[in-house]
Amino acid sequence: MEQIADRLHSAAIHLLRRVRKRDTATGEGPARLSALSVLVFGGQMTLGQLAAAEQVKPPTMTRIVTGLERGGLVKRAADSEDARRVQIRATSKGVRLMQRGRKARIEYLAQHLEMLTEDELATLGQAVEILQRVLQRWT
Amino acid sequence: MEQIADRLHSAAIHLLRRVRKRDTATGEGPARLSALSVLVFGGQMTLGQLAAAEQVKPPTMTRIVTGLERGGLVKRAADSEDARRVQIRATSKGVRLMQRGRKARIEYLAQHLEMLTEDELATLGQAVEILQRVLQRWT
DNA sequence: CTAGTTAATTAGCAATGCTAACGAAGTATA
DNA sequence: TATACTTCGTTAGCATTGCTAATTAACTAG
Repeated sequence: MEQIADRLHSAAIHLLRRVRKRDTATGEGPARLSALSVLVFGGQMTLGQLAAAEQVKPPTMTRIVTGLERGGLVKRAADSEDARRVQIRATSKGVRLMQRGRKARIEYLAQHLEMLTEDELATLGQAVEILQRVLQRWT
Repeated sequence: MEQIADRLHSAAIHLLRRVRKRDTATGEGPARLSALSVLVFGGQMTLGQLAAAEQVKPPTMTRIVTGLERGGLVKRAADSEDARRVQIRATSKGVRLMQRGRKARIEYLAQHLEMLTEDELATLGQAVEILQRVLQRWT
């Protein structure tokens, strides 16, 4: 169990380090791409909600959103019910960039999974589903 | 294949985000802990080798090593064969901190893997090994 | 109406990634 | 041997991304 936990951690670190390089080809950093992804799939939300979804503090999200807005990828809009809140939504340009980046990332990853046999790929697929369940229940 | 790649990426991101908080309890950042881990398990090596192992450019590794050295966790030493090289090795303090942090992280992770059945855990273990092979051959 | 709470921002620190430019050391070649 | 090239690590300087503390604006309770 401990060995699996340790290796899992190490593998996750190194996998992401490699993928990150492909991601930066979009011209945006990982935090911005991840936040943008949440907005595209989750729809419009307040800055605070976005910060919570990304497990990040509000000041950090303020800066991420500012960067995305400067690139024309998201828009800030006033909340009609509570003037303290700021609604954030992805622009169509943001949606397009996100989908493009996602496609490139997936292709890159998939390309390196091609060395695997059918059985190995199936095992990996099952493991990912198991992991998703673990993460879902994780507080 | 693409779906597995996509989910694998997402799972890796969310797994690390959760573990990161436990890790920072050691007082060192993730890049330093990861480099230290390589040194503890791989033994003494040059700065360039360490940078390559961590998939990072030499200037970045210079700064990581400087930070670790300031904390007394690693030592720089001259290379007897090539004076351009700098050998880096973990100090006993570094080894201790790394093992302590590792223990905490693994326990934290393992605690969340306890919800799995024996079969699921075995699948996860196989998948991690498969992933390690993929990463090893990844250019 | 005043006091407290909440949402977002600003300011400022630290860690991590990069490229460009440099010096020191090793290697190869005329 | 002397000159030119290459390699290794560092320095300098930039951008991103995490944090806490303090501020401003707006809402809420008493």
